[in-house]
Amino acid sequence: MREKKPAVQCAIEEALSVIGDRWSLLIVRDVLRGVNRFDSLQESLQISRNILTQRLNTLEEAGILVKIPIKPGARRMLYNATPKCFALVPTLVSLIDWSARWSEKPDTRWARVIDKRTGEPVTVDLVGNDGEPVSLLDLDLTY
Amino acid sequence: MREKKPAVQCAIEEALSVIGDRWSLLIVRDVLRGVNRFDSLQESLQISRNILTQRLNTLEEAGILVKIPIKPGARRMLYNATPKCFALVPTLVSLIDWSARWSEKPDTRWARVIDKRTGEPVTVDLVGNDGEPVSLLDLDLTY
DNA sequence: CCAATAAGTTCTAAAATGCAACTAATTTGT
DNA sequence: ACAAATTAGTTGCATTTTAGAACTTATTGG
Repeated sequence: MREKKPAVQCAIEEALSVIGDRWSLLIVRDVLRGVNRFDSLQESLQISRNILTQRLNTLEEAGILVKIPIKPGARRMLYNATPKCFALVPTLVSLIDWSARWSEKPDTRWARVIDKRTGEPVTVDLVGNDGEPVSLLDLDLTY
Repeated sequence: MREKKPAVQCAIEEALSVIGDRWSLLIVRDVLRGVNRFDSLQESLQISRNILTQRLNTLEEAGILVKIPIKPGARRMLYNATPKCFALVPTLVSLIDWSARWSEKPDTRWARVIDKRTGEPVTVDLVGNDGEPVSLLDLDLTY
């Protein structure tokens, strides 16, 4: 009997199957900035309550959020970020970079993620496995 | 008369309003790897043709793709990536990183974007304005 | 000049999303 | 302690998006 070879799959599809909808990344953003109650999320995002329920459940099942009672045994809940959630920060920053650079909206200041040590905005860089920056021209996107 | 102060807006929302659906980033991925005809995109993505039409138009209006005839005057079209499209590569790479690190699917090899100079996968790093890596702990996500 | 191809369009059906009102437990204020 | 307000949802229905398949129109290769 032959072992089944692990198929090469698209990690982008995989990611989008979890967070590729209109709300999930915004929920992640809000939870990371400390908006972690059902009602505050609903108000902040202006999302339908039933959809919010769905998305929170999906994100919890995916291990991106954990739901815990405000105090042991209570019914009031907190939605907290897991390490897997924090791991989405580079994605969020890359989107912020992209909008700040390419969006055509005059008279708008885009909110940035800030490096507390310097007070300056953080960005995102492509790097090789030596940690050195890599140019777009050096990429093989064949995929 | 007072000048209207530029409002601080969320760049993540802005980005997601363009590419925050289940298909757009996959279309971007495919175009970047050279899949740039209507039918090949449809076949590659298994997307409904009418939806593909919509998405391609949206992406073109957003300046992410340009549609040009295969030769001058022809009706056969090519969808090509603009610089604004290439600027999404860090986002794609960040999603690939995230899946490769956090997705729980045994026996799958995730396709990576490769650094042609080394043959090794490219990743993405958070960097301060000095170009130095920044830790998640040093970020102000208040936003 | 015929058969195949490419790039859509046009229906209709199904799924996802939005909206408002409702529930049931739990805090809060007095 | 107890009434009023809050919280975290649920439920049912309307609207919007997406999917699927067949159809159209022009091009193109042999």
